[in-house]
Amino acid sequence: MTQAFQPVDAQLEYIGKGVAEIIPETELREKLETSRKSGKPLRVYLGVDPTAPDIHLGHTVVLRKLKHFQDLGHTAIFLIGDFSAMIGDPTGQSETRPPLSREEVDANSKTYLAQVFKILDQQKTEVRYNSEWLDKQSSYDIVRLCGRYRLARMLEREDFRSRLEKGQPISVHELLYPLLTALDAVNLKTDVELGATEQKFNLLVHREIQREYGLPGEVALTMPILVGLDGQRKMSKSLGNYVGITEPPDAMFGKLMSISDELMWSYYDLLTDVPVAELLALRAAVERGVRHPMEVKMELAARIVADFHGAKAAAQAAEQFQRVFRDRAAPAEMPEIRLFRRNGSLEHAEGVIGTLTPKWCQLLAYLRQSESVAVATRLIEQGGFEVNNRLVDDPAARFDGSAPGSYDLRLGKKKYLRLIVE
RNA sequence: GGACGGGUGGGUGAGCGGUUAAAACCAGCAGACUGUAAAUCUGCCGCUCCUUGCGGGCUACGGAGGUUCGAAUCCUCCCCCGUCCA
Repeated sequence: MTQAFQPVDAQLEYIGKGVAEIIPETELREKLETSRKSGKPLRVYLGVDPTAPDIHLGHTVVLRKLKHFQDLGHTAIFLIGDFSAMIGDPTGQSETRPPLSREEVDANSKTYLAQVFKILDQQKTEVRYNSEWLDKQSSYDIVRLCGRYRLARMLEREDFRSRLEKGQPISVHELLYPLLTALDAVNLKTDVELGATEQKFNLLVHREIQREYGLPGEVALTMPILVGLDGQRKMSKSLGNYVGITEPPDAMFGKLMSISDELMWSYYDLLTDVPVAELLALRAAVERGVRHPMEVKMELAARIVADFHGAKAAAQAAEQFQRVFRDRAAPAEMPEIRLFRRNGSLEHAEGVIGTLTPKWCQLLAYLRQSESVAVATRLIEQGGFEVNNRLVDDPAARFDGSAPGSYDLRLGKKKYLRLIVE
């Protein structure tokens, strides 16, 4: 049953890719050595609060690191902070945020797990919920827990200090967050905990509290924050600079192609398993002009798409991208919308249009292919609208739906669709 | 509880009685250019209707009233947010 672990140096190299900090590094080496000798895998965990219903590539950076440990034969524990999500992690928050309800948390947990297993091997992952033990803590337990940490230490953290200085409120329950989540580490008896760099404070508290409870104290491993598509700020849904992992292959591919050449290296580092040495060689080849940056970026995009949609979908997305953006041709397949003629009017799934010959701008809005008539009019006026490869730039132009037919439409540079009148 | 300051379009934020559908910036969209949905440049950017005209109508500056020929701009009340003092 004991499995053979790779030599420690090899493991460290694999684990070290893309990492921001390992605290303390020597301890990780020792743990790996002990584990290799005894044949006992390390217990490595990642705690995630299910605060939003879906995850994007930014979240996968740490997940991928957890997978690396899993690849090496260690035990990956995916901890869902269903209890702690109801408190709210003060990390990076400039203000107290509203706690989530039990229902929201449960719903989010479900969608999270489905998405997480696109990266982790479900068979080998230990999934836990921190309500398992946190629900059971008595007031007495909590008071004792609080006795093990000092206020001054707590206030050292940047979030709290700056809020305090600016006179912004800090709710007392926020102080409890790192302490309660420390109980996760205590209960799971973990050897390593992963987190983004902004989690460093929490991870260190966990390590200390573990020791207070007579455990060895875990190693904290942090991963850099993934920069968003804009190349400026951290990837986040609210900034709109993200790639969701449930997005369709084409959208994913296109979004990834829009990153700058420079940013692409960081994505290679954090979002793929390409070994460090290979990456350095690739980068050198691009710099010497041996490899074309666009080509290399397309490989990156294909790799990432393949992680979530499979190799075949990735290849198709790449082909589609070439076709539509490089060769400026219509895509091989486009979404179809069917219209039916009835009682001297056109109808479609969304409702009745009212005439057989609507203006294009209105038709597009009615079919919800455009936000509003005004937006569609603008698109047409600006030369972004083609019907069967012919430019239509008269905003008053009408669509003739009086006879059956098929029309290929281009809306701007990204959107294509086929209109079929039956 | 008291004293101030503030709530404007997707965001930040000007305007403080009329040519203000509301500056500027960001985001977004289109076109040009490009190896790319990068960068850059140009234009657009409330909704809607038609006979597409520097056309018509509607909605909009926290909410409700009021003053005025005319209000995002002045007044009253209400709601919300922030700061300071307790």
